[in-house]
This record gives sequence, structure tokens and C-alpha cells, in this order.
Amino acid sequence: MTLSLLQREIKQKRPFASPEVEAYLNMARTFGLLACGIERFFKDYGVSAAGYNVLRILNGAKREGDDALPTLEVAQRLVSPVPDVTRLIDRLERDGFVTRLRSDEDRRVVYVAITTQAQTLLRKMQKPLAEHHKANLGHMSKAELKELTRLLEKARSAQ
Amino acid sequence: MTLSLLQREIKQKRPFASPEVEAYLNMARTFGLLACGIERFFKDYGVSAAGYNVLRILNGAKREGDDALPTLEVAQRLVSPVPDVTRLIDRLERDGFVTRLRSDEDRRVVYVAITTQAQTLLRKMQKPLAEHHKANLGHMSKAELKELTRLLEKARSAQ
DNA sequence: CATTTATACTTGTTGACACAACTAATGTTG
DNA sequence: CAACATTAGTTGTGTCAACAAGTATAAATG
Repeated sequence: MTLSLLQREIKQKRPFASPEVEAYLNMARTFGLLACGIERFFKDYGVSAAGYNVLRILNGAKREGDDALPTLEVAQRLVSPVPDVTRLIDRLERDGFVTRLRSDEDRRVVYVAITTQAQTLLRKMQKPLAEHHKANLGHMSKAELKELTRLLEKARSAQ
Repeated sequence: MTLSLLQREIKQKRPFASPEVEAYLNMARTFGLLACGIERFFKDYGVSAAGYNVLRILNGAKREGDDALPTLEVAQRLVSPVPDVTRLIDRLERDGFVTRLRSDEDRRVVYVAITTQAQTLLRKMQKPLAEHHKANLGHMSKAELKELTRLLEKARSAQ
């Protein structure tokens, strides 16, 4: 009996309990490895992956006409759920990447806007980031990437 | 133009920069959602996902004849890379899930062994965990899970 | 065999995350 | 309109993770 890649990687001789477990563990391992590289990449630019995500959201909103978004709206648009958006934005504000402004209509909501400094940073990161992704996943064909995307979408559809 | 699932989820109207980016972000989102549920599951049993991983490794080693493993050996077998294994094992030891023993042959290495308490816990978790995975990914066919696993393996092969 | 190098952790520190409790503002309802 | 519920965000607290520096032991080298 030949072992799977993951079995060899984690030196496990016995088979996985189920295909579901095997798929989940492979997701954990693949994402863990890729995320590690991405985090290091972002760090070189002085921002975390979660922070970059927020900046990307704010930048996209601006291009579509919204100069600022309420904090919770930002939270809902994050790719990965982060419960503590307040302090994530605290750090971004401290580092000069975003500004906050309390709404006048509804004094509970706080609008968050991207600064020109952060916009410049995003522009500067654009190409290197694309190259980083290519270096990580460029060995897969477009069809494979599309199929991977489809299966990942289906995988979370039960949530 | 119809939007992808992820685009609707994160309210992004513009297309992704590349299929590589789209695949990566889908991985981040799917894994983030699944991992969140898994963490909550483990928490009910008083252990973190990383901690469970260690216990599973030690249990598997025991079944194959190794009553204990060096700390670094445990680290290398982890599904997701954790740099700070020492303190992860500190916590497991504090909670009575593992014991540590310094080697006599090489006084640098520390052997880690699973306790019977933790073995009991693993047994108790076995079925509910299988059910949890089924609930999360059971809607996918065996062929889809296999293909997902294959693509994830290929995705990390460039690392 | 003394000195350097490598190994196997451990510790310090800083920063980030998670959960829950809290505050302030706004809706809702009898 | 007073009382309760909801919403939007903040703060407190403990835990965990990340990076770097340190310690003890063993191996390698001149």
C-alpha cells in the first residue's frame, strides 16, 4: 500500500478516518504553508494579511464610490472572519493606513477610510504580490485552479 | 456578468487579479470557516486544534511501538507548522495530557508521551469528530473529496 | 583535546486573537 | 414617552502565536 503525500509529510502510516478528514487536513496543511509565505511577504511591507485585507476592501469601496465604510461593513467583507476588527483597525490607524470618523446621522457608527499613504502602499505591492501568487500556484493550470476554486466553494456551502 | 460566490460573500464587484489569487482567497475563506467550527468543537473537549494534533501524533506513534517522541519529531509531524511547540506542549503537560522525560542517551532531547487521560479523551472524541467532519463536508461526493485532496496536494507541491 | 559548530530545546517579549462584558446610540412597543 | 431590545462599536482579560535570543548538550574539526 502506497502512502499519500500528506501521510508521508506527517509520517502517518495508518489511513485517514474518512475522505472528509483527509480533505480537511490537506486544506489545513496547504493553506498553512501558503499563508505562512504570504504573511512573510506582507510583513516586508509592514502590514499583516488581515490588515492588507481591510485596506483592499477600503480601496475597492473607494473605487466604487464609497470613500469610507462602517466598521462592521468592513468586518463582513473580510475573507477570513475576524472577531476583533476594532483593534485590527486600531493598529491600521496607528500606522497611518486608515482614518476613522464618527457618523453624524447615526452616532453609533464609525466610518473607516483608507489614507493616500496606504493607497500608495497597495499600488507598490500590487505587482510583487501577483508574482508571489504566481510563484506559489503558477505551476497549476488555469483549469486546475478553476476546479480547485469550484470545489472549495462547494466545500463551504454547507456552512 | 455574474459574480462568483466569493465575490458575493465579500461584496467585491471587480474580478480577481488572477485565477491564482482567486484560488488562494477561496482557500483562505473555506479553511477559515471550517477551522472556526473545528476549534469550537475542540474547545468543548478542553483542547485546541493544535493540541489535539499533538495528541493524535503521540497516540499514533504509540500504536506503532513508540511510547514517546522527541519534541522536534512531534513538531515535524504537525499538519500545520507551529514554531512554538515547547509552549504548546507546556500547556498539554499542565493539563495532564502529556508527560515529558529527558533522554539519558542525549540529554538535549526531551521525550513527550501521551497520558492515559488523553488517550481516553481521544477515544471519546473519535465519533463526534467524525460526525463533525461529515456534517461539514458530507455533502460532497467521494470523488469530489478525492479530487479536492489531489488539487490541494498539487497546490503545495511548489513549496 | 580545546575550540568551534550544530542540535534540541527553552525563555523573553511583543503582538495578535478570542470571548465576554460593557457603553452609547437608536429602534420598538405598550 | 418610558422601558426594553437592538445595533455599533469598545474595552478587559486571558490565551496563543511569532521572532529572536539564550542555554545546555553533543558532534565535528584542527
